[in-house]
Amino acid sequence: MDSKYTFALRKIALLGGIEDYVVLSSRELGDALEMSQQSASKRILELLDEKLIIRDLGARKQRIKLTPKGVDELKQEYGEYRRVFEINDQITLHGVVSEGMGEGRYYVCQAGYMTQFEEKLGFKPYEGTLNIVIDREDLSKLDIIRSAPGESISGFTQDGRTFGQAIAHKSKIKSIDCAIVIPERSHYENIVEIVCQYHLRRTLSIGNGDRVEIKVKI
Amino acid sequence: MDSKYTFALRKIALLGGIEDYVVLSSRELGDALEMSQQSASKRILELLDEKLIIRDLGARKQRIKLTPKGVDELKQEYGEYRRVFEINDQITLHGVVSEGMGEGRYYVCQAGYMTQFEEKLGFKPYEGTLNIVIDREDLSKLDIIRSAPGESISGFTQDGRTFGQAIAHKSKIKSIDCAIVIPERSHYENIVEIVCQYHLRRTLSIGNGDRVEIKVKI
DNA sequence: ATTACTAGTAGACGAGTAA
DNA sequence: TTTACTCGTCTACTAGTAA
Repeated sequence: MDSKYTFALRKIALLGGIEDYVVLSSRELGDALEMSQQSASKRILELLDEKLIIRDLGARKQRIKLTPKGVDELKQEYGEYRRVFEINDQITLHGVVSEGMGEGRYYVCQAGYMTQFEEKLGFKPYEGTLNIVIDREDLSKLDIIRSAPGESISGFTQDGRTFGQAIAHKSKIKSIDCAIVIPERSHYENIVEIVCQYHLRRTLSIGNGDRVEIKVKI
Repeated sequence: MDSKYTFALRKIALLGGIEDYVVLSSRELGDALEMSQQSASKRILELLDEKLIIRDLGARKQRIKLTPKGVDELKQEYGEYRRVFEINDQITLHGVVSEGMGEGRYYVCQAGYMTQFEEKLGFKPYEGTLNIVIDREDLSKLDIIRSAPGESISGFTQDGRTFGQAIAHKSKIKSIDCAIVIPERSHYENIVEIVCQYHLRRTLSIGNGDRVEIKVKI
């Protein structure tokens, strides 16, 4: 993403363009970005072209609002800043153990994923996942984790079915090595799936509704 | 500040360039910024020219570190992101009342400041300030406040002495309207000066060592 | 007032290359 | 290998101006 795009997006966001449309003429944007009205107008057209903003072009003044894609772009940059200024290389997530729907188990058990987990995480996962519903106030931490590199797990196709790319982040739960797995294209899921060498419910004697703490390495 | 500079600065910061020198060739930076080695080399020279980074140019590989000015630049951007994603238009500072050194009183009492306070804050300040030592864990909130616009108080010269520019941020302390005043060029001061219509020590019955909470409007 | 086109120009970029 | 110069190209900008 070009830095000049995010620079303009940020100015629009500061004026409230995330929540709702903001009245913003090309001259005003030009002043904020220290460029001419003409260039600001062009920049707006580019942002529209990239689908980072949407516009309501009235007769007198245009109103601009960020698209979800535009907000995501800024969130990613925000995550980078948080990693620069806040992170001590570990983020602690809090949540509650929940019943999985068997989906996690199905995915993790695919040989195409298993071999990659073993190679990149250093352990062979137990054939199943632990589902944690992350506390509301820790959801923004997920954004930071998402913006961290982690261990990339490639997607593949098997029996005509596509298994998408995912990122595994090495973690610890009560001192036990594990990893949280986040599908590449997931959007604002408040559940994380944990893979671990052991059967965590048995090993830690935890069950649905129990509170747990996951320390994620950044 | 040009967005292309901060973009490069952020990449260097992510590699650890705030804490210490990082080994970073122009080719590596070019890859990170999606530009050629030549352009990245030029960008580094520009950053040096702007005194945003310093460099240790060894025979084999250069080592780069952000200057305090470079770090400030990023902090300001970080503050903008926090304002976009975190702020509900009020920041609460916690701290302890401390004995001022009479400086605050001297400054505030200058007619050049007084008239501006009255005009921009909507009250005529009591002739003195309340000094609060801000808690360690709230210092990063000061950075956000510094990055907020606030009410600009112009500097002036009187009797051959220069009184610098400052920013006043409207606040409340125990429901009483007041403002914190931050000198424009102050650097990481953990003390804020509060101006108020009333004598706060008397009105609130507070004295040195008492804990207080200041709600700063953003 | 607006937005945004065209045209001319300054500056950013990468290829080639020296040290 | 490095860094960073010169130089040609092309993009990105602003001024002028139309709608």
